Amino acid sequence: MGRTSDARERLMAAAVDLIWEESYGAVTIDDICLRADVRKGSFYYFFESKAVLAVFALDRLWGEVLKPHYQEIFAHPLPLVRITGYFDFLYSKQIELKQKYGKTLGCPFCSVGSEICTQEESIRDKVQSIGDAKRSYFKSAIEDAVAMKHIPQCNLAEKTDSLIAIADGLLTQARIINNPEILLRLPSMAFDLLRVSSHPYAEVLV
Amino acid sequence: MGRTSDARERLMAAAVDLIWEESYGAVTIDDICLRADVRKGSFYYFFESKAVLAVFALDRLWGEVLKPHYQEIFAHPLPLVRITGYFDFLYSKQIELKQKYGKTLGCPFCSVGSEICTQEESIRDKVQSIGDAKRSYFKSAIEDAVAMKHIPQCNLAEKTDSLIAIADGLLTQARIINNPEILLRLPSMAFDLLRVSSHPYAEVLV
DNA sequence: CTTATAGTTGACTAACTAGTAAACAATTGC
DNA sequence: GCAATTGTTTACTAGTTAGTCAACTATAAG
Repeated sequence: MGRTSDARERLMAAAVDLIWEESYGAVTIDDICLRADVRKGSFYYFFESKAVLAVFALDRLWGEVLKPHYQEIFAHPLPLVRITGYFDFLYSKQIELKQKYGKTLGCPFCSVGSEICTQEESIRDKVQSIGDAKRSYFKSAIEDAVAMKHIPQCNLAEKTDSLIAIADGLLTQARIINNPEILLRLPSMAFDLLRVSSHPYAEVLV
Repeated sequence: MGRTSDARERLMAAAVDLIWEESYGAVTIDDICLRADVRKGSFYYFFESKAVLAVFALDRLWGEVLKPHYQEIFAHPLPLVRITGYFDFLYSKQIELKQKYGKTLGCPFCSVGSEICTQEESIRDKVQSIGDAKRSYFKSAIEDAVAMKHIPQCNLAEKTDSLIAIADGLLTQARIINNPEILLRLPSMAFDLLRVSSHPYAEVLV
């Protein structure tokens, strides 16, 4: 009961859009309100600050938008295909973003996380917990790959962090040089790190 | 002739300090002036904007502070020791920063680059050119390692980007989780990527 | 000592930004 | 229809921020 509205969702979507394209610090509450077509009074009706909105918006971006893709990609029976499939997804997503915004935007969690982790603990916590969720997909893929003998025995935690690191590292580079093409190197980098034998697709996959 | 001053240098040092610790967007010109103990009129005597100061400050940080370390580290005759020596340097630098600021600050070029590459072209250009300079050290190390048969033949550009990506990726993660310890994984990640035989130090190094 | 030059200062403006409050409008259950 | 509730709007304040300017000060060369 009471008046209904999707202003809350519009504010979260606008915040993600603007912050991903520019940065957390460059986007003001007025900017977000303008993009969402919501007056500032309504903003403060839903959120007590930009930081609080950002936490909800990042949570929504992960849970509603990105996690479903992860679920699908990491459901593949062949663990190495989960990983290459994820890299394909990253690449095509960045291509799509570049067409839409004219810019390679990289990973919003990395960009925002790196930008404000020393200032807004709540955002840092949210980014870290999303990072942990991502990590678990990789971890079980590597675990399965070892179990199926697609890759040699290894330090699970270390390899998981490595895969996350190359993905985040290349996404950051891609954003800075405004070029998604370097993401195409991810599969061979990952296979080196996992010590996949030279022609994995021919032997193990398909 | 005329009045002398180190206010220009103090402004650049203050800008690097503050922006590295917080972020580009979180730091105002007033903040920088306060830290440098310089009045705003003098700020504008030397720099026409925060973005212009940032370009000079980043250039100074690279040329005066960090490049000399690279020169020394990458002068080692054994190319793989250059790479591990660089990773040692990164780790000890982050430990030092954590002791000084209570925070793992990561790579300033990555953080600032990722934050404002879509907004301030001049800063993006500077960060990219510093990245290119860094890359050249790695490139010749890999080249030499191949020539000396310490590692197998490989795609030079790809491996160079890979090493940069793992370093940047882990530095970003270290900043977000406020923990420099994950940087200790860099050498073994790099050796996987370069396909160094299992006990490189025993065989090739020392 | 003089003077041109290089640098400094503090007070100022205009614009922006976060945040508030009180009146108003829509929706649903009764 | 009429409450009760939920959401919206406008106009407002107070504080911050970038940027300017004219008067002032220190320095070194001649």
